Amino acid sequence: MTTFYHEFQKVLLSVDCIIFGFDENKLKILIGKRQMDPGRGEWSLYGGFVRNDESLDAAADRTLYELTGLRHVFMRQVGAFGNLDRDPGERVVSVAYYALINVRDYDDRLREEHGVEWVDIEDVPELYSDHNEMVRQARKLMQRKMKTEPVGFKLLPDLFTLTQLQRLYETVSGELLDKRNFRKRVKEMDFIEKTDLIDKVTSKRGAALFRFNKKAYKEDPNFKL
Amino acid sequence: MTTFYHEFQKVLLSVDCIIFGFDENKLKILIGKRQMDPGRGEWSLYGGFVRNDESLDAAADRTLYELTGLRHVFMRQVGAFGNLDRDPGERVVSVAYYALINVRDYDDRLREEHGVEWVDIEDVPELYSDHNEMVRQARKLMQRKMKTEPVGFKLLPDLFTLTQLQRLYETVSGELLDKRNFRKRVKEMDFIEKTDLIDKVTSKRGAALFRFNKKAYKEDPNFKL
DNA sequence: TCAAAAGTGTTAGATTTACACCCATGA
DNA sequence: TCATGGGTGTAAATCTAACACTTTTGA
Repeated sequence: MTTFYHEFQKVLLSVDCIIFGFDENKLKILIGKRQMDPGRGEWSLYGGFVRNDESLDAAADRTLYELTGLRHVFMRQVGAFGNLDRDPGERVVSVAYYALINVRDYDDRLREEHGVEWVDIEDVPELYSDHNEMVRQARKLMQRKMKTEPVGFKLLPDLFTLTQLQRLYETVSGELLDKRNFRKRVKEMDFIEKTDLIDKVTSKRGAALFRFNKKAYKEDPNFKL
Repeated sequence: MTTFYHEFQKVLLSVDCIIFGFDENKLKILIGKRQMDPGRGEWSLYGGFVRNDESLDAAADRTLYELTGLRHVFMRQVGAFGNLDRDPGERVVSVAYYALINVRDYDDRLREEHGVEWVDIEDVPELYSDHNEMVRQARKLMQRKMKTEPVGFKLLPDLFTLTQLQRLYETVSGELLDKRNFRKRVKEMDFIEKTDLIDKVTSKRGAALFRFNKKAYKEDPNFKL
């Protein structure tokens, strides 16, 4: 292969994943103690280096798969982080991605094997390098995305109650929502379908279970929550 | 310096700039014919390689400075572009940045020396590699930013008329605005100050010139257009 | 029987949109 | 004198936000 840019310097490229989950009415992310130098033992996002035979998106997918065993997960790029001093080892530029998963899809045994934990986004400790900044930006992007596109369902089981959905939106946006107004808006979105199944776990009376109909959404994408 | 990550592959990193200007009621960007192989002669964004002694942001600033001689320009990262086939030469990952400048600040002679031209965003030709996609994303981010933060002024002279401002917002958003409603909203933003200067160039009657007061904005940042 | 969550409509207030005419001036 | 762009207020319509009680059932 011809080399065109031989006079220019190359850098190490990594990806770091901000993996969001929703559990116990809390928005959480996965972090673990760093298992390599430099920074061994510090809290950190899960990441990996980009190979020369994969795109950035593919590197992010692979990294997430290594950690969770999950494929076809909703992921979006947060951005590239390239301050000179960001890695105490040598220069590494990192591209952050956020992912939305249903915590139930991530096997707890596998999680423990990788030494990562779900921590409340409100209680994230000081992280390695610039990872706190990555989390901040990821959270902001994710908040904005959730307002305008129906991606919140990726954080919930396939079947969910309206109260679960409301709690999710309240937690992510950080403000309490009016139950009646919330349900009114849900009712206007035909792609949030009521099933005839009843959830009897979280309430005595039982609550109707709903599901997100992706196909119906594509036909009439008028999301607003 | 200790090398920690010796076993991992490095990649070439570049930055590409989407430089927006507003002139003749058109939103424009700077593009030029590529002057190096591969892709010599194709229309392209202006870019450069990231050095090992500068951050990504610094590389973007430097690249913009090389082209325009301007410093302290409003720039924001668009994102990292890392498809395997994006550069026909060898693998290059590029981080795109968009910038907002006042076209009058860019000396036309200097512009010609660099062989770049202002082209209407609506008439951008096919560009080298994935540059059209970068432009698309940059435009979207810039549109969103302009709705919620007072960055549009960076595309205008220090003194501007309300009609100029309205045309700018119409062009960027792609929809016509009602003159009275527009002015009503401007009036509510105290940081858009009326001066006692009159522009007699664009109208016979003369139009009041306004300026953006950054300090006043910081004290009461209630921007909405 | 009572605690706990599910479910359901209406109204006031705020925001947004639509709309038309007179003014000043240079050509 | 007339063509051009500058400048101004009101009212209808839409959207948003506030609000309280009844139902079901497991413990």
